[in-house]
Amino acid sequence: MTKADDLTQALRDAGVRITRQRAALLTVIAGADDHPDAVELHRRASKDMPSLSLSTVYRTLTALEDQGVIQRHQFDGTPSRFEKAEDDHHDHMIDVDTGEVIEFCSDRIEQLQTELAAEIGYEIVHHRMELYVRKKDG
Amino acid sequence: MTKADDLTQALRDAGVRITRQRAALLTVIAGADDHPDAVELHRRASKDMPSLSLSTVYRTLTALEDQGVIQRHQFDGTPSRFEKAEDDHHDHMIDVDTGEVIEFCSDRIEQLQTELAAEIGYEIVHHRMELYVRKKDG
DNA sequence: TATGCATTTGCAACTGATTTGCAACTTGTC
DNA sequence: GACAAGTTGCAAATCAGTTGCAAATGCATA
Repeated sequence: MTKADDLTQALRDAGVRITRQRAALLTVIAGADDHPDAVELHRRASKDMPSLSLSTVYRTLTALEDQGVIQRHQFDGTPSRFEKAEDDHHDHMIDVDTGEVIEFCSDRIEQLQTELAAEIGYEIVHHRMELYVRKKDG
Repeated sequence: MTKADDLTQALRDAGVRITRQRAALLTVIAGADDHPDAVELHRRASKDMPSLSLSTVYRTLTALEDQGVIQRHQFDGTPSRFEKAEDDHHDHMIDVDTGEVIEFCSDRIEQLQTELAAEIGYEIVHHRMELYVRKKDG
């Protein structure tokens, strides 16, 4: 029983039917190591499923996000981009010149965030930290 | 010579004409201590300038943002919201229950961010940190 | 393996936020 | 005050994403 099978079963248990279009999307997302948007995912999945419609992609992405299987990121003024939800949390740097996305994580920052919120009586539901960066020198 | 006059002159010097509609918007933005969106700004400014069109509001907001006079924030899945660019940088907590926006700042976090970027050869152009929070207890 | 029905799909039309083309109108300058 | 260039209002377009609906399909059950 593969990891993909586990995931499929988990989704089924959650009442999500595994249709051919969803399976195709899951495969594409599992195989992506970048942060594609809905149109790009549609383009990639269409190779296996030419009849796949963009609205199904949007609906599926929302469903998978609701299930916690993928994460949605809304970077500055661009369409939402997606990645599979890994067990490890991380934030993003976006190279403003190339659009490249670099993942990073800082426990120290997370801790400070939690403290700052706690000081004024709040707890963090989720957060978002994006560093828009540029290569030094050249 | 008031602060508003200074600003007006600075904009004129930058080649931005101060039209009645822009002056009206500047007044509204200067007087706002919340984070209104374009439609709300239009609503407020319309009281002084009933003929003001929403497209002019959008165009003006973009121009003012380009001049660094205001800042645009794109919180999760809601229309862009604006505030005057103060000299002090700050980030935002968004109460997920009420939509209320709380400003905060942490020099320690900023420093860590800069270090993290520097470690991999980048410098930060700008950043964005949003904590989506909920009041503790009740 | 066949059956039933709730779920999901594709399509096309719609939405909400924002942008744009264009002719008419201002602004700041001379 | 006149003129060129920048701005406006309007309506139409765009862009990302959503939705209504009839037809198709997954999957629990027989």
